[in-house]
Amino acid sequence: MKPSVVTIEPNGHFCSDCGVRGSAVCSSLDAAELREFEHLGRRVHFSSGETVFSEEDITTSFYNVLDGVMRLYKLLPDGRRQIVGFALPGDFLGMNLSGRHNFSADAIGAVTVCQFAKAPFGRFIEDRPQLLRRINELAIRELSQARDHMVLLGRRSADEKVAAFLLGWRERLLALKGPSDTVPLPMSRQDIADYLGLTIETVSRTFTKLERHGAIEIIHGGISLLDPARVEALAAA
Amino acid sequence: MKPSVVTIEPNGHFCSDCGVRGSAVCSSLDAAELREFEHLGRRVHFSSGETVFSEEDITTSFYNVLDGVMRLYKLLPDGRRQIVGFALPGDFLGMNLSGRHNFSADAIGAVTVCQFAKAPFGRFIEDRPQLLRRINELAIRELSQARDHMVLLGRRSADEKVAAFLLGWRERLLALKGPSDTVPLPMSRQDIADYLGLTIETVSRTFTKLERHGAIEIIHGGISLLDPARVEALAAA
DNA sequence: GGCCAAAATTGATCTGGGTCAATCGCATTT
DNA sequence: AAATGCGATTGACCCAGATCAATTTTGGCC
Repeated sequence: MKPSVVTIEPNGHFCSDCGVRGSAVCSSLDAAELREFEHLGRRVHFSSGETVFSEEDITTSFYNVLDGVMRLYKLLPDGRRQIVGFALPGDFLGMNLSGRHNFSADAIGAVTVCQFAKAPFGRFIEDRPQLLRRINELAIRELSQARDHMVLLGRRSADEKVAAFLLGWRERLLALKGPSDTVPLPMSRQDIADYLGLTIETVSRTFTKLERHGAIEIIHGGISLLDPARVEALAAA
Repeated sequence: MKPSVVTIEPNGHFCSDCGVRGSAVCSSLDAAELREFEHLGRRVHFSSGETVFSEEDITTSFYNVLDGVMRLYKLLPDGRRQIVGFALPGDFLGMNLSGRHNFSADAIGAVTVCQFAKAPFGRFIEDRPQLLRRINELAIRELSQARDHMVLLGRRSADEKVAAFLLGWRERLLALKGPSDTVPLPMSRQDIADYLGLTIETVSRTFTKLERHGAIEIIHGGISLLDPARVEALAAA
């Protein structure tokens, strides 16, 4: 998907009533700082499938996800793809040492981000260690998730991968949408396969198997967890 | 391997002539800060196979690797192991949000670390944003490595995994020991297998295959890269 | 040097998940 | 409502890498 026209809201928003105020990178700022911060970011909308940034791009901006879901992925030269994560509201993207994004990110469905130009954002952090500390926390949390995912990719069976994915995804949505056994899956089967190191066919077959066993029900745009305990047992935590 | 008696040097060292002074977390400190910092850490030695900390342990210390190699790993309840990384001199271990180490670490061969009690170290960081920034850099670098490793685990063949491992390991040693086509491999075949998401047999066979093709020579305690270009081609970067 | 245990290699066989190939089920478009 | 087209499902078959099973090599240690 090539980037197309995006909608930019010139400045009709306030950080103070932003949906991710409490959980995002900006949760470390007080009211006074927030008013200054407000001028650094601009809301940008992306529609389904649009690429927000690419692996080889030079980093000119950081992004704070406000709404929607993004897939973060790396490609091998021959086209094989590994999705390294899904970004949700509150996630902060763009930190790197090389000066280039080291993965690509595109929108799954409509996405709104808060975009910060790199230089001014860097200057703003400079004398605000609280913000740096918050960014560090987010990085450490991601690192922990990354290590968990390595275990999944390297050492789990297809059944375990799929079961762990469903539970993990539900867990992430819990913080955003509250508890529910109905788990929306906005990403495609191909996305799930590329996240789990499987093929689309294996994901599909595993879903069907879980449904036949009464553990889940496949519904439009997601699944329903009929027997969470059984799925947890399969995930073999 | 169970922890046994470790040797602690009461205080016969100086940060200023520490081997990792330039690359580790302490590279962000000036000479004055360094003298204060010196009192926070103590050198601790571990012998081959000893566990430095375990996954479920409550974090009471941070560690700066000074010498030697460590394996960092997570275990599944049934004993399957995934090595999430190897730590080398200059690496900083122990950061987490949960208050517990989320992986285990043990010594491969003799290891020396600089150990910091969590609370005093935290206090020392408090008013030194440079140090925090350095820690953040290290975390971001690790995150990038973690994502690369996810691609390897999820989307590469056994041959590609082994070839990429040999090149990646050589690359890491380059910064420490200078360039060389002789690559020491202090870790066991089992460690390599658990790092690459393979079995020990597959690692062994792949080494043998690479040797038969004249790409490498298996030597005592490591390999020699006879044909780096060919290995790079196999790694399919 | 000789003995023992652990690590590594090699071979034979098996299988989980990949590959290839239809088919199905929708949502759009005409 | 027929045509289109894409994502998802299902089936048949295959193969890379796992498993099982011997050796062989290496490294202490008396």
